[in-house]
Amino acid sequence: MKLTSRSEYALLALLYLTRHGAENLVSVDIIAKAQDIPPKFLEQILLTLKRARYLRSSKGQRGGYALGKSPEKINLAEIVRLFDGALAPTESVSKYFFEHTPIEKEKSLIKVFKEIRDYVSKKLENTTLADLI
Amino acid sequence: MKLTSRSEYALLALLYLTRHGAENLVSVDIIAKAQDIPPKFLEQILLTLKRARYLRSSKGQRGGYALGKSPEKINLAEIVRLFDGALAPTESVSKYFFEHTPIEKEKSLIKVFKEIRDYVSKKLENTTLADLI
DNA sequence: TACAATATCTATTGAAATGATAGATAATAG
DNA sequence: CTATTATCTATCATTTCAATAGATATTGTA
Repeated sequence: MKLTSRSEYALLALLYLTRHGAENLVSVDIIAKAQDIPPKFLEQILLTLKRARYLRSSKGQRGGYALGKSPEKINLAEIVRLFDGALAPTESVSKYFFEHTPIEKEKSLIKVFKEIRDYVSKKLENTTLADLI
Repeated sequence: MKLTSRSEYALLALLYLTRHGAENLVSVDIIAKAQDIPPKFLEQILLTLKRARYLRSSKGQRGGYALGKSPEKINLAEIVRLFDGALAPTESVSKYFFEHTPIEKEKSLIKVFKEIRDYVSKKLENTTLADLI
């Protein structure tokens, strides 16, 4: 699991919106400036988060984005998976994103990487936005 | 940390050579066939491993590659770092490959990712080739 | 009603990483 | 001498990644 900028920006935006409360709509540009994110890039990211129901939004004047569910119900694993796919170090040990990879037949290696996958998954699944503010 | 093919192939080759003993030189083509790796690609990988002293080699007839040190002294972290860089999920929490990344200022996030880095590093540092055969 | 402010959507770009191949040279065993 | 092997450098094709561009749709408010 190596975070892309997309994932990092998504987490930053979510933290910002968590701090600003679920009622207050905040525009892309405000978030972009506050967290130093390229605004058009952030736009795409927020749209993805909105489509996945982590955010709600409203157009027009006084429009913007806000959390779509309570911060206790949004964990880091979901967000990272949404943008970057598997949390596992190799997809042959991934639950949600399984694919064949060269080391597949080496059972002893697989075991090590599964333990890493399990640790990372649990860690990120058990950490919510609410834990971070 | 997401393993590339390079890393996976390197680990496969090392395991193969571990099983074949430090005395026996094995040619690239033999290893490539045994582990199903594109031979010219494997060639590059073995050369990198040799330059980093994990392998020794000899040219000419009956030449080939063998482990350059005992399998207890080669751990997985070294190999993955050699080919893929940081084990940490983001370089702003990497010890050996530090770089600035967007989430840097969010202390609570940094803490989570450092814990992941520590787990992964320790796990891979404490697993040697000898543990895997 | 008009306009300004906002989200929405799709396409495109440029750069870097990745996976792999090509082809030449050097050394060694038999 | 010759076949076999490692060594080295360059190149290629594809994909991923980060970011930008430009158009449309919706909404509040003056």
